[in-house]
Amino acid sequence: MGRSPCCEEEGLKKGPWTPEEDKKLVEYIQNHGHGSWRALPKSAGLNRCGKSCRLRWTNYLRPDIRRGKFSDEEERLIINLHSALGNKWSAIAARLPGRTDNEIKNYWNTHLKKKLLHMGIDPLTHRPRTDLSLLANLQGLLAASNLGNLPPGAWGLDNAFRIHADAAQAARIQILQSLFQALVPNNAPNVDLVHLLGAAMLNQPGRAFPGLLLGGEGQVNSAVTSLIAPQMAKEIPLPPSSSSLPGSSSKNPVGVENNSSFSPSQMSRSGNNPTSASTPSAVSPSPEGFNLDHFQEMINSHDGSSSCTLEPWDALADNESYDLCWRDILA
DNA sequence: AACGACCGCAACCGCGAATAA
DNA sequence: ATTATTCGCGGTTGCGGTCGT
Repeated sequence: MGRSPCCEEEGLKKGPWTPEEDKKLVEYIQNHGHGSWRALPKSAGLNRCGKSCRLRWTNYLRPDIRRGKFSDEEERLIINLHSALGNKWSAIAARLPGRTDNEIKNYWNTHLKKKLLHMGIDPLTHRPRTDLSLLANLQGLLAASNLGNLPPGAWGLDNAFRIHADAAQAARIQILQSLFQALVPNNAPNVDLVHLLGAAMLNQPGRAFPGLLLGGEGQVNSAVTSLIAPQMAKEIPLPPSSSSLPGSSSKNPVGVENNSSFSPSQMSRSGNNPTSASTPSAVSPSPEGFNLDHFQEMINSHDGSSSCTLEPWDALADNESYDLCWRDILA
């Protein structure tokens, strides 16, 4: 289709706007409205193309534009909207009064993208980064988590990012879960390895957590999260126990009951599907916690032939109830 | 103080969609 | 139905400011 002629072809001015030009444009639009952008420059006495005028007005001169630093709430909203809409900047801007798509786009590219990357989240997909370097760090992550010695300030994030940091933790759990699922032959569709892993590591009963969607109930065993993010668990008041939350008991995944535990030694691939560990009471607690060597062994022995079944990450990344639930917790 | 690297932001470019003729 | 025109969006660029050496 036809394209508007390039400003250069018509010898029109390009580049930064002067205060005089701004004044002309503002006065004209205040008096006449913008009407046809193409016709505007001539009527307003501007040696610019209509496109340039429109951009200047919508991104800078419009009276309802809100300038200044993005608030935590705005950041949180942008991240959530981006996870749902992708790079639909105009659609995102429509949900942030006074902010322009250009401003949001710039802010995303210069700030938010980097922050998410730093937290191990792929800003494109809002899923955990699964590149080799991240996986290579898993052992270190787990070791640090077991000792509760995450680097100082690692959790000193503002609330908006804390929510996503929680998601990042959940993401790491998801990686673990995926790895285990990949390692287990004849993978049963509803095996909840997160719960098993959590029980194994903490010997802690399953507890509701607004994060990973398990069994369609939006529940996750926070024991895992508590372990992987001990600092976070200390800082944030615990949600109600799973038994008090709807759907938590009847839908509790296989192998996890109150006071249950699951020894890492059971997590081998020698035909030992964790589903079969349905009598956890018979298993003695694992005082030494999660066995890193064993876990490493399992990763090393994975030949890549089996497939992973991922929990619905999208639902987590842009899940309103997840967000609201955390807002309640943080309030 | 000088220089280069990096960062943030405003503005531009090119494309597709919407609308008008 | 087709073609021309305009608009709006998303990606990219380039410039000025800041920071580090």
